[in-house]
Amino acid sequence: MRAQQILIGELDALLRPFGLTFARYEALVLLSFSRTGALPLRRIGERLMVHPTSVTNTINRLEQAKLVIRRPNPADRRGTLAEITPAGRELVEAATAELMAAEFGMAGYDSARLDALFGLLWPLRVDAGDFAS
Amino acid sequence: MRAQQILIGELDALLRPFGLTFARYEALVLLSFSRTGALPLRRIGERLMVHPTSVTNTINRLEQAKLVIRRPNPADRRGTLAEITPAGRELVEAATAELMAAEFGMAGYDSARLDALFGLLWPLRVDAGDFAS
DNA sequence: CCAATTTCAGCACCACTGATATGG
DNA sequence: CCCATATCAGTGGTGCTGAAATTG
Repeated sequence: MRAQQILIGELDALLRPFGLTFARYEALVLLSFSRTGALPLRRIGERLMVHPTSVTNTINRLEQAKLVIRRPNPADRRGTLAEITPAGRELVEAATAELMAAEFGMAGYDSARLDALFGLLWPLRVDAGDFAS
Repeated sequence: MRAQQILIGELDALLRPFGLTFARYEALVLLSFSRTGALPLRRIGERLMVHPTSVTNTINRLEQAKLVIRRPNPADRRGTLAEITPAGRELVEAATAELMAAEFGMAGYDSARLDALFGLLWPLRVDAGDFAS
Protein backbone atom coordinates (compact mmCIF):
# COMPACT_ATOMS: atom_id res chain seq x y z
CA MET A 1 0.00 0.00 0.00
CA ARG A 2 2.65 2.50 1.03
CA ALA A 3 4.77 1.68 -2.00
CA GLN A 4 1.85 2.29 -4.34
CA GLN A 5 1.04 5.52 -2.54
CA ILE A 6 4.62 6.69 -3.18
CA LEU A 7 4.64 5.57 -6.80
CA ILE A 8 1.28 7.05 -7.77
CA GLY A 9 2.35 10.34 -6.24
CA GLU A 10 5.51 10.47 -8.32
CA LEU A 11 3.86 9.29 -11.51
CA ASP A 12 0.92 11.69 -11.26
CA ALA A 13 3.38 14.53 -10.62
CA LEU A 14 5.37 13.55 -13.72
CA LEU A 15 2.18 13.35 -15.80
CA ARG A 16 0.61 16.60 -14.57
CA PRO A 17 2.52 18.78 -17.08
CA PHE A 18 0.93 16.67 -19.82
CA GLY A 19 -2.55 17.20 -18.42
CA LEU A 20 -2.81 13.47 -17.69
CA THR A 21 -3.55 11.43 -14.61
CA PHE A 22 -2.12 7.94 -14.32
CA ALA A 23 -5.54 6.42 -15.01
CA ARG A 24 -5.88 8.39 -18.25
CA TYR A 25 -2.30 7.61 -19.19
CA GLU A 26 -3.01 3.90 -18.77
CA ALA A 27 -6.03 4.13 -21.04
CA LEU A 28 -4.02 6.01 -23.67
CA VAL A 29 -1.20 3.46 -23.52
CA LEU A 30 -3.67 0.63 -23.88
CA LEU A 31 -5.14 2.22 -27.00
CA SER A 32 -1.76 3.09 -28.47
CA PHE A 33 -0.65 -0.52 -28.18
CA SER A 34 -3.83 -2.01 -29.61
CA ARG A 35 -3.74 -3.27 -33.16
CA THR A 36 -6.09 -0.68 -34.65
CA GLY A 37 -5.71 2.09 -32.10
CA ALA A 38 -9.33 1.59 -31.06
CA LEU A 39 -11.05 -0.55 -28.43
CA PRO A 40 -14.61 -0.99 -27.14
CA LEU A 41 -15.06 0.72 -23.78
CA ARG A 42 -15.98 -2.65 -22.34
CA ARG A 43 -12.54 -4.01 -23.20
CA ILE A 44 -10.79 -1.03 -21.70
CA GLY A 45 -12.62 -1.60 -18.46
CA GLU A 46 -11.65 -5.28 -18.43
CA ARG A 47 -8.00 -4.65 -19.08
CA LEU A 48 -7.67 -1.83 -16.60
CA MET A 49 -9.97 -3.55 -14.10
CA VAL A 50 -12.12 -0.49 -13.59
CA HIS A 51 -15.86 0.02 -13.37
CA PRO A 52 -17.79 0.76 -16.60
CA THR A 53 -18.82 4.20 -15.37
CA SER A 54 -15.19 4.99 -14.63
CA VAL A 55 -14.29 4.11 -18.20
CA THR A 56 -16.99 6.43 -19.49
CA ASN A 57 -15.59 9.20 -17.32
CA THR A 58 -11.96 8.58 -18.32
CA ILE A 59 -12.81 8.52 -22.01
CA ASN A 60 -14.90 11.68 -21.60
CA ARG A 61 -11.89 13.56 -20.28
CA LEU A 62 -9.58 12.19 -22.96
CA GLU A 63 -12.13 13.10 -25.61
CA GLN A 64 -12.45 16.64 -24.28
CA ALA A 65 -8.67 16.90 -24.58
CA LYS A 66 -8.97 15.59 -28.17
CA LEU A 67 -6.67 12.67 -27.36
CA VAL A 68 -9.28 10.08 -28.31
CA ILE A 69 -12.51 10.11 -30.29
CA ARG A 70 -15.60 7.98 -29.87
CA ARG A 71 -16.81 5.94 -32.82
CA PRO A 72 -19.75 3.54 -33.08
CA ASN A 73 -18.61 -0.08 -32.92
CA PRO A 74 -19.39 -1.62 -36.34
CA ALA A 75 -19.25 -5.14 -34.86
CA ASP A 76 -21.77 -4.45 -32.08
CA ARG A 77 -24.11 -1.53 -32.41
CA ARG A 78 -24.71 -1.39 -28.66
CA GLY A 79 -21.09 -0.52 -28.19
CA THR A 80 -18.71 2.37 -28.61
CA LEU A 81 -15.08 2.41 -29.66
CA ALA A 82 -12.53 4.77 -28.20
CA GLU A 83 -9.90 5.55 -30.82
CA ILE A 84 -6.65 7.31 -30.09
CA THR A 85 -6.01 10.43 -32.21
CA PRO A 86 -2.66 11.48 -33.69
CA ALA A 87 -2.48 14.10 -30.93
CA GLY A 88 -3.11 11.33 -28.43
CA ARG A 89 -0.27 9.25 -29.83
CA GLU A 90 2.08 12.22 -29.74
CA LEU A 91 1.20 13.00 -26.15
CA VAL A 92 1.44 9.44 -24.89
CA GLU A 93 4.84 9.05 -26.52
CA ALA A 94 6.13 12.24 -24.94
CA ALA A 95 4.70 11.25 -21.56
CA THR A 96 6.17 7.77 -21.82
CA ALA A 97 9.60 9.21 -22.61
CA GLU A 98 9.33 11.31 -19.48
CA LEU A 99 8.27 8.36 -17.35
CA MET A 100 11.04 6.18 -18.74
CA ALA A 101 13.58 8.89 -17.96
CA ALA A 102 12.31 8.74 -14.39
CA GLU A 103 12.35 4.91 -14.56
CA PHE A 104 8.65 4.92 -13.60
CA GLY A 105 9.59 5.83 -10.06
CA MET A 106 11.68 2.67 -9.70
CA ALA A 107 15.12 4.20 -10.14
CA GLY A 108 17.61 2.16 -8.16
CA TYR A 109 15.92 -1.13 -8.96
CA ASP A 110 17.90 -3.33 -11.32
CA SER A 111 16.32 -5.79 -13.75
CA ALA A 112 16.67 -8.70 -11.36
CA ARG A 113 14.77 -6.93 -8.61
CA LEU A 114 12.10 -5.71 -11.01
CA ASP A 115 11.65 -9.24 -12.31
CA ALA A 116 11.47 -10.56 -8.78
CA LEU A 117 8.77 -8.03 -7.86
CA PHE A 118 6.77 -8.78 -10.97
CA GLY A 119 7.01 -12.51 -10.36
CA LEU A 120 5.94 -12.18 -6.73
CA LEU A 121 2.90 -10.06 -7.59
CA TRP A 122 1.87 -12.14 -10.59
CA PRO A 123 -0.08 -14.86 -8.76
CA LEU A 124 -2.08 -12.27 -6.84
CA ARG A 125 -3.15 -10.73 -10.12
CA VAL A 126 -3.91 -14.06 -11.76
CA ASP A 127 -6.10 -15.09 -8.82
CA ALA A 128 -8.05 -11.85 -9.16
CA GLY A 129 -8.70 -12.50 -12.84
CA ASP A 130 -6.20 -10.03 -14.23
CA PHE A 131 -4.71 -11.22 -17.54
CA ALA A 132 -7.99 -13.09 -18.07
CA SER A 133 -9.10 -11.23 -21.16
CA MET B 1 -0.47 -0.70 -9.26
CA ARG B 2 -2.74 -3.53 -10.29
CA ALA B 3 -1.83 -5.54 -7.20
CA GLN B 4 -2.71 -2.63 -4.92
CA GLN B 5 -5.96 -2.11 -6.82
CA ILE B 6 -6.87 -5.73 -6.11
CA LEU B 7 -5.83 -5.62 -2.47
CA ILE B 8 -7.55 -2.34 -1.60
CA GLY B 9 -10.74 -3.69 -3.16
CA GLU B 10 -10.67 -6.82 -1.02
CA LEU B 11 -9.67 -5.02 2.16
CA ASP B 12 -12.27 -2.28 1.80
CA ALA B 13 -14.91 -4.95 1.17
CA LEU B 14 -13.86 -6.81 4.31
CA LEU B 15 -13.94 -3.58 6.34
CA ARG B 16 -17.28 -2.28 5.01
CA PRO B 17 -19.35 -4.31 7.53
CA PHE B 18 -17.42 -2.51 10.27
CA GLY B 19 -18.17 0.90 8.77
CA LEU B 20 -14.47 1.41 8.10
CA THR B 21 -12.41 2.23 5.05
CA PHE B 22 -8.82 1.07 4.86
CA ALA B 23 -7.57 4.63 5.51
CA ARG B 24 -9.65 4.87 8.69
CA TYR B 25 -8.62 1.40 9.74
CA GLU B 26 -4.96 2.36 9.37
CA ALA B 27 -5.46 5.40 11.58
CA LEU B 28 -7.23 3.32 14.21
CA VAL B 29 -4.48 0.71 14.19
CA LEU B 30 -1.84 3.40 14.54
CA LEU B 31 -3.61 4.80 17.60
CA SER B 32 -4.26 1.39 19.12
CA PHE B 33 -0.57 0.55 18.93
CA SER B 34 0.64 3.88 20.31
CA ARG B 35 1.81 3.96 23.92
CA THR B 36 -0.97 6.15 25.27
CA GLY B 37 -3.65 5.51 22.67
CA ALA B 38 -3.40 9.13 21.57
CA LEU B 39 -1.31 10.94 18.95
CA PRO B 40 -1.11 14.49 17.56
CA LEU B 41 -2.77 14.75 14.16
CA ARG B 42 0.56 15.86 12.76
CA ARG B 43 2.16 12.55 13.73
CA ILE B 44 -0.67 10.55 12.24
CA GLY B 45 -0.16 12.36 8.95
CA GLU B 46 3.58 11.66 9.01
CA ARG B 47 3.21 7.98 9.75
CA LEU B 48 0.46 7.40 7.23
CA MET B 49 2.06 9.76 4.71
CA VAL B 50 -1.14 11.67 4.10
CA HIS B 51 -1.91 15.36 3.79
CA PRO B 52 -2.86 17.29 6.96
CA THR B 53 -6.34 18.02 5.62
CA SER B 54 -6.84 14.33 4.93
CA VAL B 55 -5.99 13.57 8.54
CA THR B 56 -8.54 16.12 9.70
CA ASN B 57 -11.15 14.46 7.50
CA THR B 58 -10.26 10.92 8.61
CA ILE B 59 -10.34 11.86 12.29
CA ASN B 60 -13.64 13.69 11.76
CA ARG B 61 -15.27 10.51 10.48
CA LEU B 62 -13.79 8.38 13.24
CA GLU B 63 -14.94 10.92 15.80
CA GLN B 64 -18.48 10.95 14.39
CA ALA B 65 -18.47 7.17 14.78
CA LYS B 66 -17.26 7.64 18.39
CA LEU B 67 -14.17 5.55 17.70
CA VAL B 68 -11.79 8.38 18.64
CA ILE B 69 -12.11 11.66 20.54
CA ARG B 70 -10.20 14.88 20.07
CA ARG B 71 -8.32 16.31 23.05
CA PRO B 72 -6.16 19.42 23.28
CA ASN B 73 -2.46 18.57 23.24
CA PRO B 74 -1.06 19.55 26.64
CA ALA B 75 2.49 19.61 25.26
CA ASP B 76 1.70 22.01 22.40
CA ARG B 77 -1.41 24.11 22.58
CA ARG B 78 -1.48 24.62 18.83
CA GLY B 79 -2.10 20.93 18.42
CA THR B 80 -4.82 18.37 18.85
CA LEU B 81 -4.60 14.78 20.00
CA ALA B 82 -6.74 12.02 18.58
CA GLU B 83 -7.37 9.39 21.23
CA ILE B 84 -8.88 6.00 20.54
CA THR B 85 -11.98 5.17 22.60
CA PRO B 86 -12.80 1.77 24.14
CA ALA B 87 -15.34 1.33 21.35
CA GLY B 88 -12.58 2.11 18.87
CA ARG B 89 -10.32 -0.54 20.39
CA GLU B 90 -13.10 -3.08 20.29
CA LEU B 91 -13.88 -2.36 16.66
CA VAL B 92 -10.29 -2.34 15.48
CA GLU B 93 -9.68 -5.69 17.19
CA ALA B 94 -12.73 -7.25 15.57
CA ALA B 95 -11.78 -5.82 12.19
CA THR B 96 -8.21 -7.02 12.54
CA ALA B 97 -9.40 -10.53 13.38
CA GLU B 98 -11.46 -10.48 10.19
CA LEU B 99 -8.53 -9.23 8.10
CA MET B 100 -6.20 -11.81 9.58
CA ALA B 101 -8.69 -14.58 8.81
CA ALA B 102 -8.56 -13.36 5.22
CA GLU B 103 -4.76 -13.11 5.46
CA PHE B 104 -5.00 -9.46 4.42
CA GLY B 105 -5.78 -10.52 0.87
CA MET B 106 -2.47 -12.36 0.63
CA ALA B 107 -3.74 -15.90 1.09
CA GLY B 108 -1.52 -18.26 -0.83
CA TYR B 109 1.64 -16.33 0.01
CA ASP B 110 3.93 -18.11 2.43
CA SER B 111 6.21 -16.31 4.89
CA ALA B 112 9.20 -16.50 2.57
CA ARG B 113 7.35 -14.77 -0.25
CA LEU B 114 5.89 -12.15 2.07
CA ASP B 115 9.35 -11.43 3.44
CA ALA B 116 10.72 -11.20 -0.10
CA LEU B 117 8.02 -8.72 -1.09
CA PHE B 118 8.56 -6.61 2.00
CA GLY B 119 12.31 -6.59 1.45
CA LEU B 120 11.97 -5.61 -2.18
CA LEU B 121 9.61 -2.72 -1.43
CA TRP B 122 11.55 -1.49 1.59
CA PRO B 123 14.17 0.63 -0.24
CA LEU B 124 11.47 2.39 -2.24
CA ARG B 125 9.79 3.42 0.99
CA VAL B 126 13.03 4.46 2.66
CA ASP B 127 13.95 6.66 -0.30
CA ALA B 128 10.57 8.36 -0.07
CA GLY B 129 11.09 9.14 3.60
CA ASP B 130 8.79 6.48 4.99
CA PHE B 131 10.00 5.18 8.37
CA ALA B 132 11.63 8.58 8.83
CA SER B 133 9.67 9.62 11.89
C1' DC C 1 8.01 38.54 13.02
C1' DC C 2 8.24 34.00 11.26
C1' DA C 3 7.03 29.15 11.59
C1' DA C 4 4.09 25.20 13.00
C1' DT C 5 -0.53 23.01 13.76
C1' DT C 6 -5.08 22.53 12.55
C1' DT C 7 -9.27 23.66 10.29
C1' DC C 8 -12.24 25.24 6.54
C1' DA C 9 -13.99 26.07 1.82
C1' DG C 10 -13.55 24.51 -2.48
C1' DC C 11 -12.02 21.65 -6.31
C1' DA C 12 -10.54 17.35 -8.95
C1' DC C 13 -10.45 12.59 -9.29
C1' DC C 14 -11.88 7.91 -8.79
C1' DA C 15 -15.26 4.18 -7.36
C1' DC C 16 -19.62 2.87 -6.99
C1' DT C 17 -25.12 2.41 -7.06
C1' DG C 18 -29.31 2.72 -9.46
C1' DA C 19 -31.72 3.92 -13.40
C1' DT C 20 -32.24 4.39 -18.35
C1' DA C 21 -31.80 3.82 -23.53
C1' DT C 22 -30.39 0.94 -27.02
C1' DG C 23 -29.37 -3.22 -29.23
C1' DG C 24 -27.83 -8.62 -29.37
C1' DC D 1 -37.85 -11.93 -22.91
C1' DC D 2 -33.41 -11.64 -21.00
C1' DC D 3 -28.82 -9.97 -21.25
C1' DA D 4 -25.05 -6.75 -22.67
C1' DT D 5 -23.24 -2.06 -23.55
C1' DA D 6 -22.92 2.52 -22.42
C1' DT D 7 -24.46 6.65 -20.28
C1' DC D 8 -26.33 9.70 -16.63
C1' DA D 9 -27.35 11.46 -11.99
C1' DG D 10 -25.92 11.24 -7.59
C1' DT D 11 -23.02 9.82 -3.47
C1' DG D 12 -18.87 8.78 -0.80
C1' DG D 13 -13.97 8.73 -0.23
C1' DT D 14 -9.57 10.72 -0.88
C1' DG D 15 -6.00 14.33 -2.16
C1' DC D 16 -4.93 18.62 -2.85
C1' DT D 17 -4.66 24.24 -2.78
C1' DG D 18 -5.28 28.47 -0.51
C1' DA D 19 -6.65 30.87 3.35
C1' DA D 20 -7.48 31.54 8.14
C1' DA D 21 -6.99 31.15 13.43
C1' DT D 22 -4.12 29.93 17.10
C1' DT D 23 0.12 29.24 19.33
C1' DG D 24 5.56 28.34 19.63
